[in-house]
Amino acid sequence: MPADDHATLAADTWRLMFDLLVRSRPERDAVLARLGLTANEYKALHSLDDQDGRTMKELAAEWQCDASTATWTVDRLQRLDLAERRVHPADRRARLVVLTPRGAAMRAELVRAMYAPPADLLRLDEAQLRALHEALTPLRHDRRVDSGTVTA
Amino acid sequence: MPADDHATLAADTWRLMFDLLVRSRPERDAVLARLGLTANEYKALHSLDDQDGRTMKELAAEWQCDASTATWTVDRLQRLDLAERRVHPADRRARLVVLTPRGAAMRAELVRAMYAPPADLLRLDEAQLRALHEALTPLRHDRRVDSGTVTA
DNA sequence: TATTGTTATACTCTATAACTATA
DNA sequence: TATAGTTATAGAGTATAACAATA
Repeated sequence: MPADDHATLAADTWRLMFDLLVRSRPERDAVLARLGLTANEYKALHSLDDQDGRTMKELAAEWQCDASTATWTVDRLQRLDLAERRVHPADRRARLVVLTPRGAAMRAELVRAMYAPPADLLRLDEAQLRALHEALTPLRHDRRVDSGTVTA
Repeated sequence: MPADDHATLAADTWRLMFDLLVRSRPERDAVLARLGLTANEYKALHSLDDQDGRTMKELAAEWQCDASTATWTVDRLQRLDLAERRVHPADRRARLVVLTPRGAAMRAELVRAMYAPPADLLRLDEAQLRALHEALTPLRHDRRVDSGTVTA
């Protein structure tokens, strides 16, 4: 295939990656359906932990939603017994939202399943996979640019 | 980095691709914001053309929504002067939804911009890009598996 | 009678504004 | 007075069910 200049080559390269992602989306949708969660509940669980907790203000910023929407979302997680509110030890106005044991287990399973490689990728043989892994390495990004965004 | 077996290597490879996609999502969000469209309007425009048109039934199936929701969506595209309904020549119950000239132009610009390679990818040099392109080639998929899904 | 599409209606998710309780 | 969070309320987007037109 002719891909003469840098821009054209980048466009076709991206198209291959993007198509794989789009094609594999039904696999991720199936994970959410199996666990009975919405994409937003996934995003919400993703930014919680069972240790320190996050304030409502932090969560609203991370989810890029209004404070009242964060209240609504946490209410729902709480009703599902996935998260709970605790009083902030240093500021009695604030809340610390933490995962329940059930929420922590759900989050672990979600992250595992949502990050699972799609069927198309698993079909590559060892050599193909190694070549791809190596070619992708320059794109590795250690720092978390926007931890709130967990969907594509 | 140790990536000993096939599954681990696939997992890390996928993580690199997926992270790039997640990281570049703000670029796609910015395209929609600039054009004043929602993600759903993008999806809707994506499955239309200015030639043959699609029936409401086909659109509801492709968008995986209720028929009444498809009605609502097409109403909005119509109010935005992006699409219009025509009577189906062979079945007077049915409608054919086609893009207006404005809609066709908008769709072309949208697809161009939404498929544009992200900044991180463009930063690769010629050799890196060629290696990545080659490594992705086994994943090329010509047929459209699920034309309704256009987001990752 | 069956099918295509719309309308009436309700439910979910989102935001804005007013409010409560702390700081 | 300012800030963290909730509540009251309204709008956007979704679905279900009843309906109209046509096959």
